[in-house]
Amino acid sequence: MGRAPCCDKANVKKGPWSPEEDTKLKEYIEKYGTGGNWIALPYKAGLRRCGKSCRLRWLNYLRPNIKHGQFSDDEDRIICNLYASIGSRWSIIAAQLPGRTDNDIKNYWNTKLKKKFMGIIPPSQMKTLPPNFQSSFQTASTYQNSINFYSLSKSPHGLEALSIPSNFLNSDKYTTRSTLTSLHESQENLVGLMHNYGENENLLMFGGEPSCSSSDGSCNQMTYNKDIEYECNGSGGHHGVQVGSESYFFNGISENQKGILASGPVGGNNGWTNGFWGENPLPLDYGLEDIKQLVSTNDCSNFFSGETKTQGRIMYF
DNA sequence: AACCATGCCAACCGCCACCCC
DNA sequence: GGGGGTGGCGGTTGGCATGGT
Repeated sequence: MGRAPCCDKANVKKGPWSPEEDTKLKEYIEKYGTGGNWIALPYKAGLRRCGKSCRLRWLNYLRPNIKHGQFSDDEDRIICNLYASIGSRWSIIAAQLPGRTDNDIKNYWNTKLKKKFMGIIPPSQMKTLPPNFQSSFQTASTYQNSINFYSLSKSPHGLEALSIPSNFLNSDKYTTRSTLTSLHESQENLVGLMHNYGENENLLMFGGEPSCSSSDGSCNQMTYNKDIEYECNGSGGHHGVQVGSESYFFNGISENQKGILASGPVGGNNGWTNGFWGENPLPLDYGLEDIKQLVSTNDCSNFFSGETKTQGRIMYF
C-alpha cells in the first residue's frame, strides 16, 4: 500500500496558473495568511488546486518582493561560491539572495551558470588533447599561478580556507597544456601538501585511469577511477588508511574563470573534502559564517546529499 | 514556410524530516 | 514511542519560445 496522496488528484487542476487563480490565491493569503496549513488552503480559497501547488505558486511567484529577471554579477558570484561550498542546497543559497527563490536559482544554475562556468572545450583546443581527454579536459595549464584550497571538514577547525603557495607547483608540469598526467601529478603533490597540514583530516587524492561517461553521450563529463592507498591524519595522530576504488568526476571546462573545485571522500567515512584551486579563485567571502554554522551542525560525511558517498566531484570554473 | 533542435522556466513528483496527536 | 499528516526540498519534466537549417 502506497503513501496517501496529499490531495484528490482527480479533482485538482494541474498546469499553468491562470491570472484569476493567482488573484484568488494572493487575495486569500493577504487577507487570512496561510493558516499554517497549505493542504486546506485551496479549499478555503476556492481553488481547485493541490495545496502543494498553491504553496509553490505563492513562494515562487506571488509573494511580495520576489525578484525576477537578470541575475547580477554579484549574485552569480555568490551562487558559485556557495555551490562550491555546499553543493546544490538551493534553499540555503536562496536564503543568501533576497528576493530570489530556490527554484529560480536552481533553474538559473542548470540553464546558464553551469554552462558559463563549466563550458565545453573549444574544438580548436580539443585537438591538442589526447583522445581520451577530448571534450572532457582543458588541462591545468593556466591554473599554475596560485592555489587556494578551501576545505570543509569535520575537524574542530570547521571550515577553513587554506592558501597553498604558488611555488608549490612545478611550473614545468603545469605550464604545458598537454595531458591529464601533469595535472594528476600535481594533484598528487597537492595531496602531499595537504598531508602536511597535520591536524586536518583533509586530503585530496587523484589518480588512475580516466574513463568517459555521460548520460547523453556527449562525453563532457569524465569519471576518473583508481584503486588507491594513502595516508591521512586522523584525530588520533598519523595512521595509514587504505581506501578502495575512488571516483572523481571531471565536469567540463571554462575559459572564463580558471580553477577547479574538487570534492571527494577521505579516509572512508572519516571525512569529506571539498576544495577549489586555480588562478584567481573566487573568494569564499560571502556567507562564510552561515556555511561555518552549517558545517558545525552537519555531519560532513553526509554533506553532499544525493551523492554516492564513495564518489567525489570535480568542477571547473 | 516548415520542420527540427535547443533553451528556458514554471510546475510537478517523490522523498524525507519534523511535528503533533 | 510511533504513526500519520504536512511542509520543505531537490530533481525532473512538459511545454512554450526561439533560433537554425
